Amino acid sequence: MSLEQFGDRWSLLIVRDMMVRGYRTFKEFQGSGEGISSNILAGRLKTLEAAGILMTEPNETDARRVNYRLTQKGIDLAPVMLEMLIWGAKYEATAAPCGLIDQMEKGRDQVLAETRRRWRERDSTPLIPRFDEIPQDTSTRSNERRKG
Amino acid sequence: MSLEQFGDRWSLLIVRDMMVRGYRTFKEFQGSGEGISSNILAGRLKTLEAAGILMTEPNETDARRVNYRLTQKGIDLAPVMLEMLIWGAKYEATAAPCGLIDQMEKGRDQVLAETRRRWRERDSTPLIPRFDEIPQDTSTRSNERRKG
DNA sequence: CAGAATCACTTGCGAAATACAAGTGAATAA
DNA sequence: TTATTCACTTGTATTTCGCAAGTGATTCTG
Repeated sequence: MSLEQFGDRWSLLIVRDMMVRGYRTFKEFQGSGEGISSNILAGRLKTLEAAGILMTEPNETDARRVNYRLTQKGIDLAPVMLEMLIWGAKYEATAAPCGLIDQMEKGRDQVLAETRRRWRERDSTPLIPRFDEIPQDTSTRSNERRKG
Repeated sequence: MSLEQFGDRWSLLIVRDMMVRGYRTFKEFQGSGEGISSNILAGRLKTLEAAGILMTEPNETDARRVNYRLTQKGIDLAPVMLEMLIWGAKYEATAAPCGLIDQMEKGRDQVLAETRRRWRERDSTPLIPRFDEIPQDTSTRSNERRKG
């Protein structure tokens, strides 16, 4: 069943990075900071492709590159990811920036619509730039609570 | 971050079984049909407890038994689980029974409220009895679609 | 009350998955 | 034309996993 699909350390992370950070190439995943080794990454990308969650397409301007892209099945994981990000922001120390998480909880459907729009239009500007602590507009942050 | 917490084959499954199938004891997890070995199960339960997602309490009537119970942090994973079940029902062959999934998509908040109510009141009657195909009221089933 | 069964684990060990380092071949940049 | 980039492979050591069996405490059975 669906949970078994993601029963490894990297698959969910890859999907998340594609969805909210706009990653498309092998190299971007590698440099993602979480430190996945290249052989494992290659394997996971293959598995996820076989599962119909992502697909590859050649890069038009550079023949060395391969562009990875979520399928419909893949982008349909957006609600799952969103809820995970919200949960993570509530309970884990270094999660996504606070302002955006607040926005997610309030305007769930709107954030989802925006995520889907980006996917449709191949807009790969990240929804969330980084997941570590980010200095931003401090007036709107409300993430100092821990353990709900 | 939060995704790393669930970067293994069993943790999410354990949380799901506690949440929607009402499992509480070691033995129930073992007999769950998915076939987790007892040493791995013991390890995962310990890890999840250390992460504050579940807790143990002694069984009042039988001193051999230990009751596992989700914490607030654990039950807050309900929205994630719900979205996963919905996604799984849409794309995977043998997911939860169809009628309930339909209900989930339509009455998301209501299903969540019921899940939380059960947790609060220690009502461990399963929300979803089994995850394999279940013969039920065929007039309401709408799960013949695949790939959205 | 003695022996069998149940429960929640633990231990040992072979098999599989994983991480790390290095390398490969094609394409592009300098 | 040489160096570099990119998307991977290939080896190998380490870690994790799965299976079978065992342990100690508790409870059921005759």
